[in-house]
Formats: sequence, structure tokens, C-alpha cells
Amino acid sequence: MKETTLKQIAETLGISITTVSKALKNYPDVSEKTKKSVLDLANSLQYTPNSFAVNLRTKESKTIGLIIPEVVHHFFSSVVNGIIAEAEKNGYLVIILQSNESLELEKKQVELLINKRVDGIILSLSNESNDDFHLKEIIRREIPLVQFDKIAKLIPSSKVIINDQKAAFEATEHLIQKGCKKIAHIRGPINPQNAIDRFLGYKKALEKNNIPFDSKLVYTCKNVTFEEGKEFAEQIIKDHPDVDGIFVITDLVAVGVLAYFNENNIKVPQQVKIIGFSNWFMSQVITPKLSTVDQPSYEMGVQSFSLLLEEMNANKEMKTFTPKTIELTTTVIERESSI
Amino acid sequence: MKETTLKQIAETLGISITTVSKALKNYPDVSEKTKKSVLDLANSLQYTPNSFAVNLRTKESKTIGLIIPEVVHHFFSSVVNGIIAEAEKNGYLVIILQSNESLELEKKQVELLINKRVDGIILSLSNESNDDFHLKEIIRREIPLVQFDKIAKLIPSSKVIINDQKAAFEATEHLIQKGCKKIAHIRGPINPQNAIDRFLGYKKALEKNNIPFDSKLVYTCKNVTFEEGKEFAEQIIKDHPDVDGIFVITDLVAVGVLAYFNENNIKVPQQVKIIGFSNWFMSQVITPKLSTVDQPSYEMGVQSFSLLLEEMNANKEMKTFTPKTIELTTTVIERESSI
DNA sequence: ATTGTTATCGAAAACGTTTTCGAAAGTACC
DNA sequence: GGTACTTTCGAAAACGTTTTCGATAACAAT
Repeated sequence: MKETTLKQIAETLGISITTVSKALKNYPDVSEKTKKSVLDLANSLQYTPNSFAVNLRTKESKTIGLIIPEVVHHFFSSVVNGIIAEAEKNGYLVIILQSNESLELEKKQVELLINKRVDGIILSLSNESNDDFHLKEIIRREIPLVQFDKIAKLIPSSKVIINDQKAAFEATEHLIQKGCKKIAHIRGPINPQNAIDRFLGYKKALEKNNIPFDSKLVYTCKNVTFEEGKEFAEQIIKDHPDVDGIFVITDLVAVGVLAYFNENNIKVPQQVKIIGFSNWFMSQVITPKLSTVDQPSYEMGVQSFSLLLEEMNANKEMKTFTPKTIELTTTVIERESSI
Repeated sequence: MKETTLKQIAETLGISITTVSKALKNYPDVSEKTKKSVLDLANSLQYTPNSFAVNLRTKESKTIGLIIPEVVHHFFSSVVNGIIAEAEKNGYLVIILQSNESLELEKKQVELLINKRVDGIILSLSNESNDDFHLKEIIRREIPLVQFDKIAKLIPSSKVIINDQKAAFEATEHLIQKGCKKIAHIRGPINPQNAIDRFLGYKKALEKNNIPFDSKLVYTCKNVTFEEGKEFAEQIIKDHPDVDGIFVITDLVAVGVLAYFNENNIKVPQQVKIIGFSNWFMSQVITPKLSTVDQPSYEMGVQSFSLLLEEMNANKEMKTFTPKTIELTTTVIERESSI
């Protein structure tokens, strides 16, 4: 069971490889008659061009690489969904890699993708990433790059983000409007830009509404898990029994907070109001339903690929491409946990 | 900024391409001295072999294809997690595609992967798939194939599955042991083998416990969504107010059922006991916590890749490979919804 | 008959690697 | 000095495609 090649078709038809190739690609300088005979034979032999050879010759693989911190994660899997949908529409395939929130792995994977010679890379930084040597290497090699969500601000690549500061500001102000006077914040790890920005948004909202900022009310996640949510909920209530509102970095952690409060008979939203972030599916089926900030994850994937495609096409035509930043809009979703 | 090639290294060192290639691959017939000079220069030039050329020459790409119905899905994303982890460990990259539960898309994607000449394919059928011409084509081309979860029984490929019938039997019997006398079943779509098997397990458990089977108590999902769960819950209570147990095809739908019951003040587990399937993360944070059947999804991914690797290696060594089937064990997890 | 044009084809180079096979030079032994 | 062996190297083919650049023939126009 050998694969059929141009050579085989050429030989059985008694013509040259060149003509066969041209016929299949509908070049104008091959007669209708030979075109037809080539096409017919190619079909009956189920010819498909050897992509390895095509890659070598054309210097592109129509494949892009995608590095995300975690696959099993509602937000990221939604982004993946958007990316592979848009990629497939444009004839690209997607190689997916998972950094497991480890900088070291992330670096190794960037190297893997560079060695594979993917046509472009889309990536969201791990929480550990406080170093961008590997990203600079991508730029240096002139490989098209798009960052989304967790980005390195200073790397000159295209970016697809939300305005985390504004979104956090609105979430916090939502709690204030609902009457909260003492609002805690469970923030994300120290490195990621979006955890920093959300913290800043929280702080700004307090300031604007004349609520004194108290750094003791800020709790920092390490692993951003359900369990951490439960632990921080316990601590918050112990440390500050009069807290009446919590803005949580992401829904998963917020659900942990809710779980602890449910188990310990602390009434949400009567005693404490809670708002999460990201609008996980889960947040609308839990009791009480969790207020949150909707983040257009699928759209984020689509836009990321679009920007990457633009850059890949520009590169092919030898045009210079200046990185773009797309900022998607978020909306506060009010549900039972903050009524 | 050109890529460095063997040729460049050879020329600057005044030796042949052959020797450079051999030096880099540590062939024994090249002297330590030249080996060192080649290695040094290669490092300083950051040489990485052109994978396109390597692919063409070696006829393999160290890349596999993966087709799943949906990425945004706890079970499938866990499997993906296992697959890419195990693949990376063995030097393989994974191209991921999503059939969106559509047979037509699934076929197109198989074709894409064949044309890409991936070294192997792992796939789980869409709910629509009642045809296996595309799988036969994979076999005909002698491309290593592993099916998992939703499989085509008759295709002679390796398979990684659970014993759906047994698992469903145990789930149903769990409800019976808890005292349920009239048990409904919300089953999956008509095509997938595992929906059929789970239905059969349900039926068997009833028979063994002398509970008459009533086809009116079986409701068939089309889209397997949260909303469908709510709708069926309403219908079940209307049609059969005395139902005291429901075995649901999967947790997502079961959560819909719980949501409807919560909203309409139907007590779970007092009035109706519920058990789901798959052990989504969500099921342990919802109220009441959902009993379910744990399905080792990550392990399923790991085993799927391992089997694929075995077959790919056998092919390389021209050995014949007879497909294997791995059956993973499931366990009933008792939570609040069926106490 | 000469020139110009068009239509159709193919030779050959190139992409960068891997591997086979033989050549050359050096060493060892009788 | 001849034979045998080892060490080290490189020429060349091959993988299958794409594309450039002529070549040839046919035909029309002068």
C-alpha cells in the first residue's frame, strides 16, 4: 500500500511530473485534455499531495501552536474552541500544549513549537511567568505571535485582552452599589498582569467611593483552586467578621467561597455578597447563583487567531506588520449572590 | 535572519554536510575533534534541524491527530489533558480538532488529518455518527488508530473504554438499594454505543431486582445539555409523579434536573434520588451534591496514547500489531442526591 | 520566407535532511 | 613490502513537491 505520488501519475500517463503538478493546481499552461486525464487518474488513485514535501518546498506547514496554562478549565477550553474553529475555517491546524502553570514547561514548549516550525504561536502565560526570554526568542525568529489574557505587556506582539482594571472596577462598584461597606478581595497570584490589574481596579473602586483601602482585606491565591476559595472564606470570616462583600479573582475560587459559606450557614447575599469573574457555566447552576463578570472567551479565541492570520499573511507578502491590541468588552452579570 | 542549515555549518567548517549531520547525531564514524567543532558551531548558531526536511526524509512527523466532539466539556478536556501529557513525554505533539457532534465535520477532519500525514489518530465519535466509512479509510491507509469512549465496535482498531453497561447497572442498582421503586432513565442519543450500553445496564438492573421495565420511563436526549435536563425533569414529574429515582446519562444533564427540582421545591433526595455519570467537577459543588459514576478520564487519555504509541512503534519495525482493548474501571460515588 | 505570437510541455534546480557505500589514509602484523 | 584492518570522511541518492526558464511546435501576419 504505497502512497501515490506525482511521479507515479506522470509515468502511467507518459508525461512529466511538472505537467502533472501544474494540472492539479490548474495552471493555465496545460491543455484541457491533459488536465482532465491527470485529474481523473489522480482521483481514482486517491492522490493527496505529500504534505511533508509541500512544507519543505513552501516553507510553511499551515499549522500553528497554542500554549495555555490548563486545558481542563472553562475559560481556556472556550478560547481553544474559538481558536480551532477559526483556524480550521482558514485552513490551519492547531497544535495544543499545556504549561500546567509552569514557566519551565512553558519555555520548553515554546522551543518545541519553534523546532516544529509552526507558522505562528498563540499563547497565554502561566502564573509563574515573570520572565520573557522565551517570548523574545519568538520575536527574534520573526515567528508571528499573539498573546491573550495573561500577557507580557512589554513584548511587542499582538494581544487580545479585556480591560481587567475596568472590569474589576465595575465588579467592585457593583458590590458597593448593593450596599457593601467592607469589601474583601481574593486576588490572583502575584505575577500575572491581569491579577495585578484586577487588584488595581478593586482598589480604585474603593477610593472613588471613599471606602478606605485595607491591605489586610486582600488575600492572594497561589493555585487558584476551589479549595483555596474555601480556605480564604474561612480566614476572611475569622479575621474580619464584619466583611459584607467579596470580589473574587475567578469563579472557581468564588464557588469555593460559596461552598464554605453554605456549609457554615453564612447567608449569601444577606450577610456577605459575592461576585466572581469569568462567567463559568458552573456559576449559573450553583446555589445561590453566582454574580460574575462575563468575559467573551470564545470571541477571544477567534480574535486571537484572526490577528495571527493577519501577521502570517503580512509576513508572506513581505509586508511589515505592526502588532495590534484588541480589547474585548466585559459585562457584570448580577445573580443571586449579590442581590 | 536566515535559518542555519547543515550546509552552512559544513561550509564554514570546510567539511561535508554528511559529516556535520553525523556529528550532530553522534555517529561513531566521526572523530571526537570534528564532533566537538561541529557541536560548538551548531550551538553558537542555534542550529535546529529543519523539521520539514526531517519529516520528508523519515516519513514521520512525530505528530498525532485528535478528534473529539467538544473541547468545552469536562470529560473530554480531561482526556485531552491525559493525551497531550503522555504524548509530550514521548516526543509527540497533538493536533486537536473538534467535530461539534457532527458526522460531516468528523469526516472532513479525518480527511484533514490523513492529508497532514499525522503518525496516528485518536478519536471519539460524534453523537451523529452512524457510519464508519471514514474510519475504514484510516484503517485502509494503515494509519494507527485508537478509539475511546464513543467507539465504533466493528472497526478493528485499539479501543479504550469503560464497561458502560456494568457501570450503568451499578448506578441503577445503587438507586434500588437506596429504596427506589420507580426509576426513570434519561438516556443519551440513539447512536452512541455508550448511550445504548448504559441504557442496557439500567434495564438489566431493573430486571435483576424484579422491577418491571417501562419504556415510558426512558427519556432520550438529543443535545445532552443542561436545558434538556430541566425539560425532562419537568416532563418526568408531570408524566409520573411517583417516580422516586432517576439515572441520568451524564452529570451536565443531571445538574439540569437538580436545577428544576430545586426551583420547584421537589426534594432531592427525599422525594426523588438522582445519580449522574462522569463525575464532573461541578457535581461536587452543587446543592445537593450529585451522586455519580466516576470515569477515569485523564487515565483514558494516557492509555489511549500509550496504545497508539505501541501501534506506531510496531509499524515502524514492520511488525504486525493486533488491536487491543483496554477497559478502565468505574466507581459509583455516593453523594447527597441519593442518600 | 521571415518574424512574431500563442499554446503546451519538460528539464532541472531547489527545499534540507538522512543514509548507504565506497574511498582514503593510517596502523598493525607477518 | 605486502596484507589486513581500523578510522575518518564525503559523494551521491533519495524523500516529493513547486517553480523558473526555456524549448518546441503550430499558426498567423507580413
